[in-house]
Amino acid sequence: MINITLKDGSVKQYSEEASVISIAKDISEGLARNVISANFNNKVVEVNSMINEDGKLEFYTWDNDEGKNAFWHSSSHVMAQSIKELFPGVKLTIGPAINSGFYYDVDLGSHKISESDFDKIESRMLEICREKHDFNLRPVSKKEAIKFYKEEDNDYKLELINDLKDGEITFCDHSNFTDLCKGGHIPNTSIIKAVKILNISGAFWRADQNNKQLTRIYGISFPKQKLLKEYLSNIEQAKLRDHRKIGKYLKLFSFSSKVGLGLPLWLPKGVELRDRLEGFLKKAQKKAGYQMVITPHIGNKELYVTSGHYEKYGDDSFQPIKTPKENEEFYLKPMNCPHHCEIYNANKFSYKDLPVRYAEFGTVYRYEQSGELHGLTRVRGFTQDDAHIFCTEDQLDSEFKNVIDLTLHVFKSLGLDDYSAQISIRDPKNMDKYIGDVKAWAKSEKAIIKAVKDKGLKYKIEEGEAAFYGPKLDFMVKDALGREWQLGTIQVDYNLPDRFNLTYIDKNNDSKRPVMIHRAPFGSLERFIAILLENTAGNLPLWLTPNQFIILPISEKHEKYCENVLNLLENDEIRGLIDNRSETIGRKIRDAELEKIPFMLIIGEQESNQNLISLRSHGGEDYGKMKVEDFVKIIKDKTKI
RNA sequence: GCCGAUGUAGCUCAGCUGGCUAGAGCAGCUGAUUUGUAAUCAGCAGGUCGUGGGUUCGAGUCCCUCCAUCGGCUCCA
Repeated sequence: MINITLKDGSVKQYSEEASVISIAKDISEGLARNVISANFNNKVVEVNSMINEDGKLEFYTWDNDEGKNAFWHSSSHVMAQSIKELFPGVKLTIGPAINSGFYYDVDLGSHKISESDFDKIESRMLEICREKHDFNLRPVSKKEAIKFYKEEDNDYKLELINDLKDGEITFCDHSNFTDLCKGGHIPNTSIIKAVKILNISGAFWRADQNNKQLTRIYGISFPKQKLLKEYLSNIEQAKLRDHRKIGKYLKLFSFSSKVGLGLPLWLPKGVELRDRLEGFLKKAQKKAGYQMVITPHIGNKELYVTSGHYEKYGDDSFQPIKTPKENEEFYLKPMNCPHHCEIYNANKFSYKDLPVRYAEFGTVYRYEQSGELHGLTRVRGFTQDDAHIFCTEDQLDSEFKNVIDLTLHVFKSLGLDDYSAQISIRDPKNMDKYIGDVKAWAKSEKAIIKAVKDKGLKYKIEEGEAAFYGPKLDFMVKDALGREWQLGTIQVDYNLPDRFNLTYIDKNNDSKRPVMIHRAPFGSLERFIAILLENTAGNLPLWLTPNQFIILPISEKHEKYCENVLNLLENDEIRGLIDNRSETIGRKIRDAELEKIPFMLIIGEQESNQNLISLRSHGGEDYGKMKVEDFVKIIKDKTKI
């Protein structure tokens, strides 16, 4: 007798082995139609898999991430098959499902592929799908696997097989196509009803730029044509929220190739926005015991040799600034930490003075590779809301937690709820990428993980994402197209204090090393503003937006009264302007809507006679007539942060 | 830096297979209009068709170079 426990806790009993699909059928026909993959005892199984022991079974449908994963993974097999047919001799490498869709990396050999080939690939894929081929996973011995790919002359697959253990290798067949694959498929190709090849790009074999560059072909597929249409239109919608578009339209910032790539020019409205963000954080930091410092935009080469940045990034930085003095070299400041270390070193500290917290809105310059530049999210000159905390080891935990609180306060105040916490640690296989001793690293990593756990944050750990001097906690937020960007960051560092010979005097009059926390809740103002614009579609929080209201006189007869209203509001430090153009009220409303101004004060005959305003919010909500004071109250109420 | 795509007015775009002085809408300027909840009307101005080269009787259109932008890869102190 086999006992199968379902997700809801109920148990189904079978006297002999049963397939996943037959169990689904026993539950309901609907489920059987929709199930595309399953999980048995924490292992992904397929719909056709046979179950012959007790365990927990969970069904996956299109509505689960796991179901989509199986769907897209299977689709990538189908895409690989059609590419192989259309471009004979291509070598397949890997083809996983991703967040939305899937890709396959192929070595095209002498073939060329471009967007004009997409139609062919899609048509052939759909043909294969309609032919309703089953996906069959089968175990193969390592010897067999190697023989198969030797015949195919595919070194990539051979390399992959080489890393696998004999006995754990499986192939997946469908139609006349076979691929090395660890499983997790849909039952057959026919449930794929819509496919779209999205784009192609170069991708390095095994993500190493010293390796051969392969061609990566991205696609997406759906069980219904309608879902594909929705997906494509969602992407079009998301593109409208691109911060580069919004920033241009709202006149916040621009770029000029004459000034230089990746060097943003901040326009007056953008500066207002930055100032307000800075002011907000300065206030919060003051409360949290930070002191502001200012350091120059350049630093002597020695400074970065000491910090280790020179060795790590020297060649890839903006190249040194020479002086009339021979052998004297300065670098544009690529980070603030070494400067802050030297500020620390300007004093002699007692344990009673710690923690010391130095904050600076420090503009830094990094020579990012041209292909990496991206609007305001990846630039060559940007301003970090940087601070460095120097504390004793005993203070590390509470200081770190305070920084987490500050960062979460910033995110919350700006309405960024959809973030994920990522703990970035060393890559154990690549230890020569990092400076400092192993013990200090272990301590830092432990300190971060403990603080994050104590705080109850949901987190994931990413190996190899640490900075070269220490591990970090990063707060990741998605842009309009779902790409993740690091905003806030908190780092623990035992190394720079060592390199800069930072000390404090402890209780016993001994000289001790402080620990250093690097932190930036925004990350950089540039990137933060970019993500904020994409997340809000340009409708910034009321307290932050350049103009909170606009007064729209119906005719110029009311200009005088409008000015009175404007004065009253300015006295209350509410920001806005009057639209005096000789346009219709409809036009003025439309333009105010497009400029995303939160409130419109419409003033005509009735309002000026009764000493009132008519209030309309962005998006069209009508608040009716009211006194100016009442509007002030509304604004004050809504701008509490 | 690498792979692929794109580049026409401030913005969004049209310009078919190469053929007369390169078009439209919006924005801008000028004038008229003084308006009641998402575009008042008219006129004017605006472009070395990303750059440099080539093919051709003739290039916005075809080819090459470079530059920039977009989507990825790699990188991200």
